[in-house]
Amino acid sequence: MEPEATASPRPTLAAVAARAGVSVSTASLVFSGAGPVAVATRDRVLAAATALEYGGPDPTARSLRRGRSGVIAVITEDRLTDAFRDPMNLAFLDGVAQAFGDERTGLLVIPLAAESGVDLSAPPMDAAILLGCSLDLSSSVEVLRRRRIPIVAVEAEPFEGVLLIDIDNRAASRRGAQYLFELGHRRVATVTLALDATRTAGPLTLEREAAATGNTTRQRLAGLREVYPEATGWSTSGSYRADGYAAGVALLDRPDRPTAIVAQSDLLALGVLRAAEDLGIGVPRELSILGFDGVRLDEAAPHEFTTLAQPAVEKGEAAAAAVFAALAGERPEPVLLHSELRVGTTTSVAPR
Amino acid sequence: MEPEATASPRPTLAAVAARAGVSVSTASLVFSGAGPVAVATRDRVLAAATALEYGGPDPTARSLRRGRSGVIAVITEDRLTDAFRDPMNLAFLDGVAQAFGDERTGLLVIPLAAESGVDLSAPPMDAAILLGCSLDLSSSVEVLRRRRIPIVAVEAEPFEGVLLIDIDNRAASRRGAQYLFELGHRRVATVTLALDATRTAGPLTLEREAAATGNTTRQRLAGLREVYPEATGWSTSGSYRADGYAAGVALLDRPDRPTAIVAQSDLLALGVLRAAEDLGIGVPRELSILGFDGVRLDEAAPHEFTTLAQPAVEKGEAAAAAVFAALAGERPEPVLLHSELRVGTTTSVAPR
DNA sequence: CGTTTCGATCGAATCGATTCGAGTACGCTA
DNA sequence: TAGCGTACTCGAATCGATTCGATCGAAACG
Repeated sequence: MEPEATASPRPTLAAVAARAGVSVSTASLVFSGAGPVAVATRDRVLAAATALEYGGPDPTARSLRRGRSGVIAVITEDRLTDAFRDPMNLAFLDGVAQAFGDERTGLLVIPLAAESGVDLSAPPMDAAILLGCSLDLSSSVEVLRRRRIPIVAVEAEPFEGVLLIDIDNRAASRRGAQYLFELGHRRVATVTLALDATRTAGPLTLEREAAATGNTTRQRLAGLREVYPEATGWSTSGSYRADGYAAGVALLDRPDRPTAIVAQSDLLALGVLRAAEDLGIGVPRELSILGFDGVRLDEAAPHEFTTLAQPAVEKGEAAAAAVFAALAGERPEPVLLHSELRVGTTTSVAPR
Repeated sequence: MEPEATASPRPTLAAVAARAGVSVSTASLVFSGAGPVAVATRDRVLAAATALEYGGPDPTARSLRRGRSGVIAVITEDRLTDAFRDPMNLAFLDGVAQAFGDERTGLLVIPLAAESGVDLSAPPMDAAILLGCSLDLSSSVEVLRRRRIPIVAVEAEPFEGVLLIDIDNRAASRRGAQYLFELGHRRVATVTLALDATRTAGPLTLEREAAATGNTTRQRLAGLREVYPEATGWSTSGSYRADGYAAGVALLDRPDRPTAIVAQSDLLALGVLRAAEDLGIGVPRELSILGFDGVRLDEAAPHEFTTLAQPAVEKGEAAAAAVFAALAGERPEPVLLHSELRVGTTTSVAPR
């Protein structure tokens, strides 16, 4: 049996140091780069490391000593498929990853699906970013807070001890509604994102609206209500084209149909557009559609949605920046980003 | 100044034990659940923990002692936006997450973009899953191997020390091509995924094809070649509708256009379909389109692609199962999953 | 030539838990 | 009453590094 064939447990820094004939502390200096080490010594240590196939200092041990794991958690409320099907969330994540840049930081993705039984006290993390979390902020946050790690929440309700990265959802929604109003629309309906964790689709009632827990959904609804207090609506189970389609049919296939529909996402707007097409309703001549988010959907071609474009990547960068600031011991300020009304081809003056 | 207002560093198990008047080992037993503890003692410890706002044992310290971090890394070659825009990858991830189930395991997502300078030796992980990685397997794998952790690769080339979770890409592709052949098609072109990390789009030449490093791309191409050695083609920069559209135009807008196109993904197929529509080419009467993956794209309606459906979620589950087996000390076997030819409405007999 | 300074190296403490073997007290059986 | 098992608790070693302060020799300075 060859010596190389024996099951080799991970060699330790001590083993490398011994083989190189130096102390553990010196060997450590070679790998961490802190402190002066003679070139000859460094080479000997590295040679020993190569010989032993040493893979570098154990990340866990290093983390313990340094008090940093190099991991930032992104906590979503949905299953990954749902969370990442939304282009906004993906763009956000890329913003985060991009802001990490050279920092040696990993992204721990934790889907906090209801009843999934994940334990936020177990995984290693230096900070947490809550993405699209609404319902049980309190319990999750409590666990994280006890861990004494910085918590950043995106588009969530204000919560003590949680740094907010927010978008002007309400104001943007109002601006969009205002735009429709100025175009002469008086009969307006809305297609909302999920109202709560149950994600029940159906007509919007006062009770359901009042009981809504989804923060983004509520904010956008509130902005609309400032202009159209009486607007009817339909809530969906998620930001998908098919949900938008179903909502569109429900709202449009009736005599007293609205002249404009405010969809809470561009994907929903796309579904509404298709529903209108199938029902033979001309867009934007007979029906104006306002989207949300500012995803560029080439599937909508030849249309381009009038939409409220939000800086999703910046949102991610802001979140990452806040995390780093907090880890550096600073007290970062909450961030409020702004959406922009981008006028496309799906809105026009109201039909008489 | 209130005592609560003082900056409170994370309390340790020792602090809790001291306050409860027990030894550290006993306190540890309370939290880890191993070993018998008197009810009265347990309550005292928990009370002390609550009083100090102790958030449970430090994950890093626990990891060091236990030799497990509870983190599985998923390493992708692209930026996250690109990697997760592919529905197959998302489904895969969900399969992984689902297989984790109750195991207290987190998913560390590492985008290994070229030149991104991520260091695979730094982040904590118990095992690694390589997803859609092709080019520098060797260097990445070397780093991971030195860490003595199990490595699982999905749809990659065989590599020593790497457990393969594979799909019968080549055979499936051949089957699809065979199907087209039986329908009478003789002039066939293909739209491929990215050939290599440069992701250059353009006509498929012998040189480019020979130099291709993308494993999935190559396998699917090879299967096609077994039936249509002379097929022309166009390589894209990624699995997007727009790329498929561009390829479609390039291949179809010419007198000697093919009677069938094999797209290496359903999204590419969708682009080709749109291109055909815009060029006034009837599908499937004048042009048959074969997709790949088996994503159900309702945007294709009223069409449903003839496609090679692959079990993406199962792929994720298989990868997770392999990881757990390896961590349990077993020697898991490589897995080969099978695609299924699903006949839709985009293929028919070749035009005369 | 004595003293200071700096570079290189090392020993030992430390990070915060887990775990094993040992010790104690108590109740039960013979 | 001696012997023994059980239930509970504790001390100490350990996981694999980092880092502070001390040491030592050699070069630089006055």
